[in-house]
Amino acid sequence: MEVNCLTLHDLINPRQSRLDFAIEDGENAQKENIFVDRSRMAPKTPIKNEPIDLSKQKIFTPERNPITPVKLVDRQQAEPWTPTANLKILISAASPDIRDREKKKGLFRPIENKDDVFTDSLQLDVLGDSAVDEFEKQRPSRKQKSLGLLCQKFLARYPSYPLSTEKTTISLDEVAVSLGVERRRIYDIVNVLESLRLVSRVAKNQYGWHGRHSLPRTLRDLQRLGEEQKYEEQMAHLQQKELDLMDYKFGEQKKDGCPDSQDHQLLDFSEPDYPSSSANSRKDKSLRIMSQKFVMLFLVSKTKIVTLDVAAKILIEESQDTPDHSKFKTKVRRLYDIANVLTSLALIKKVHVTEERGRKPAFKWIGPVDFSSSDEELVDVSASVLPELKRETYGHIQFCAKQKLARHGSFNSVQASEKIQRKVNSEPSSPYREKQGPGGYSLEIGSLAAVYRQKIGDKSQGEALASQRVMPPSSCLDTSAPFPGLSVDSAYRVNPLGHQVVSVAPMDMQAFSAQNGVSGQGGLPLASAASDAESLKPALLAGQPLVYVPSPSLFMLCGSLQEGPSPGPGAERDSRGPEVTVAEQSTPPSVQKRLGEERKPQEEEEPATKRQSRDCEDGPFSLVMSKKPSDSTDVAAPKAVGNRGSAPHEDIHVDGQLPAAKEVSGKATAPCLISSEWGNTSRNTEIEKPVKENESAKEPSLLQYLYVQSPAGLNGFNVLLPGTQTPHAVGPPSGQLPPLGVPCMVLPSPTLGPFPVLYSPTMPGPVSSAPSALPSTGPVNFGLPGLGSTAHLLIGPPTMVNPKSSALPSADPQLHGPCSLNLSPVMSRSHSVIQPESPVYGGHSVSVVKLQQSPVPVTPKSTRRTHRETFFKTPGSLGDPVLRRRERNQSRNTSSAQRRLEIPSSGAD
DNA sequence: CTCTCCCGCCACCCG
DNA sequence: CGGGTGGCGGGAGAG
Repeated sequence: MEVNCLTLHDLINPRQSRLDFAIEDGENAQKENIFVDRSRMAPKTPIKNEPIDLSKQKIFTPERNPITPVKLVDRQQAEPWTPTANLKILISAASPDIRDREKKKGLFRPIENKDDVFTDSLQLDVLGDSAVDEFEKQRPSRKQKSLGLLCQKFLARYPSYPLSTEKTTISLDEVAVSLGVERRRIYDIVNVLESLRLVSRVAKNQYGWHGRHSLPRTLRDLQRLGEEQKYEEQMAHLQQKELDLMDYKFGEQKKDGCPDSQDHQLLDFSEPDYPSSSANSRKDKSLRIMSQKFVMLFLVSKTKIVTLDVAAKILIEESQDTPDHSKFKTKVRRLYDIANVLTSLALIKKVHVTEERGRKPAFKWIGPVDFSSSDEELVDVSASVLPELKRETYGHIQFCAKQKLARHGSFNSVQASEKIQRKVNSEPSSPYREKQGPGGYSLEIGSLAAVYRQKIGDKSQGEALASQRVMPPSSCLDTSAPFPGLSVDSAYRVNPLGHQVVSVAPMDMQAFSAQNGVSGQGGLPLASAASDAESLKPALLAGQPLVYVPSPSLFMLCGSLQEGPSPGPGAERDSRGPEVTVAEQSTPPSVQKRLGEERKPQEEEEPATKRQSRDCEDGPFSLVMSKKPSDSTDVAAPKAVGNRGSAPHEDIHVDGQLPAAKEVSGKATAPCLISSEWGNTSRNTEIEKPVKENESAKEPSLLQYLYVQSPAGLNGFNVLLPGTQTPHAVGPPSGQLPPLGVPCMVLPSPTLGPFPVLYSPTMPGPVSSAPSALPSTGPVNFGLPGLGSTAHLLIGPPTMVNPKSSALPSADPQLHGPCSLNLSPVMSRSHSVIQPESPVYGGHSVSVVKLQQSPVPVTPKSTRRTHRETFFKTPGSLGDPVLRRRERNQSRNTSSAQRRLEIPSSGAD
């Protein structure tokens, strides 16, 4: 039957040779999630291109019809409109608001997009083939169906930090339906989440959502296990071997300590709340185990970069499988699956390590590194911690301040933002995933724990903040001084939003400027445009570089930055650059050496200073934070900082220092952070342009957010800084954003994970005005209290993608709109703002926001989970895929349509 | 070509 | 036995 159907389809739609039920496919829905514009997105549905599973098609039930509509276009007869379709239409009609938003924002709304798309598709159908064709053109790519995207959608449904009181139960069937995917895919996601204890199985088909509260603890545990297993050593060995030999030899590598059986070592997934079904039944959950092991590798890695081949080899060894190539391939596939989920969680980002053999796919840990504080929730920013931060290698800034930010950043928001950006960035064609250059993550600046800022030349602030200052590259400081005023604590944990601003010593600033200039920018004016007046202002002060210590989310950003350094000068940075950096970090000594060699030439060319900046990836700053993720105890102690675990992912720049990095085998590594591309060229022109383009209108004073775009070369790292608290600013997607031209650097500390630094070298004049107000005294909170105060950083896709700047620019524009939207309102709390996609975020952000302002920690509540869910559930998505098995069960899902209706309301608000 | 990784067959396992 | 799980790897999209 199916076959026949296919045939028919094909006939009907030549282009879709495969069948397109795609529309129906949940996957499409995923695609939808992607930022692609609706217009673009629309295609998804109809187009479908993918081979859809016949099975799915079979499955089609009325519920899925949503999809059908698309087909309708093609071959309506095949699937008559279903009530669902009609419903969708009605809904859409009913909720113009939503549409508008979407249109405006476009970006948000993953699932909804589907609907929209769907609707559109329907309309299109009506319209005619031409429309369809367009869709096809736009049709979502495979990437849109990616597990990572799906995972984001999944995560969007639940609050990152649910209230303890709230228990969220996840119905796999329901989720599968709502996300429009087969349940099998949900298993993949859930298994990974379970490995991190974000969820636990409650019963058949039922999982309990725990959120990220315990993530720090889990990570800490994993880190400990990893250490026990001596993964670090194993990795080092493997890396070297690889260098030597391509093929894998397993066996030898294992080291002493690590016996293969790591399975045992794995954490227990079960959770208190939900009695886990104890799942360990079966095979074990290899995916779960693999996931934990994979995470362990990052946690024990100094560089925080793990290449897939190394990870696969280690896993194979442990499993004692015969190291055949097929095994290896399979492991790698699984690792990708895991990596996609982890990426969605903002724990890792993709990077490439350049080795002799060539580039190797790898992932860099961008999640929290410091688990010293054992638990999740509280973030303690003890002053003591701060000292830890140290600069390392190249001159990078040292952070004196440290805090344990929360390990919990507002990931959701991050995720959401990521989605958004992706959407924005991603064009149908462009890969939105991590790879995509343009795509980026958006982070909430709010998460930043502290901001350091300094005016160039102006010491006053520096003095004030003396304790906390950023050191110039060469110098290292340890500031033990806690942020003045900062009481991060619990609030942070809950919401990373609380930001503190620290002024940077003038000297430092100068250094920066120098660097920047050196870096190639020709000199960036370091001025940062920030609106001082507002909470944010501080950060934005013009002329002052700002350093933020962000929360985990920031980390993510940072990570991304690192990754994708854009070419300084031009947009183009060769791909190599970034890679190199990574390589340095991650790669074994030998490799690093090579890298170093490679760079040498560059170095020669560039002045030392320049180099540094470059090294940093062009980032004006490089931060070095060393932190070790050692045991909790260690954590407490500030000192150890740099050593152990911390690896400067960003070492990249450091040419000379690379050697240190080598240490891979050894524990100590010199971490360097690099900023990415921003540094040089990017900053001005590139970055600004995009912004300007979109938001030429930006109002300096008014600007609430500083929007920094990554240079073309970058992966599209964009930073939004909320200059002002005004919520509205956030809200308006497009124009409002005051994407200042201000370039912001976000520096994550590899080791510290928690302390990414955000730096904005220069600010546009206008912008600056507003911001100026920062109280020099101390840390300032960026975020506004509830609103959009939170700044968002948009980071390009994790992967390095591109050298080509071109993409970025284009992306930017889109981003702006969406970003703005997402940023403020969504995140903040204003739920209303949030779109379907954002809903989740909204929840988080909300909490976060609160935190910022009020000392009281805000708990992220899932204020709206329910709603969210509804949001996400799109009827359309339902359709497809799922079904097979589920058909039976699934009747429940149908309700989604109604839910959708709700969505608008919520969103609208 | 390589890198990704979607997709879904089909084996486990549990009730 | 049926159904939930999820290992596994073919094969194709993307670069």
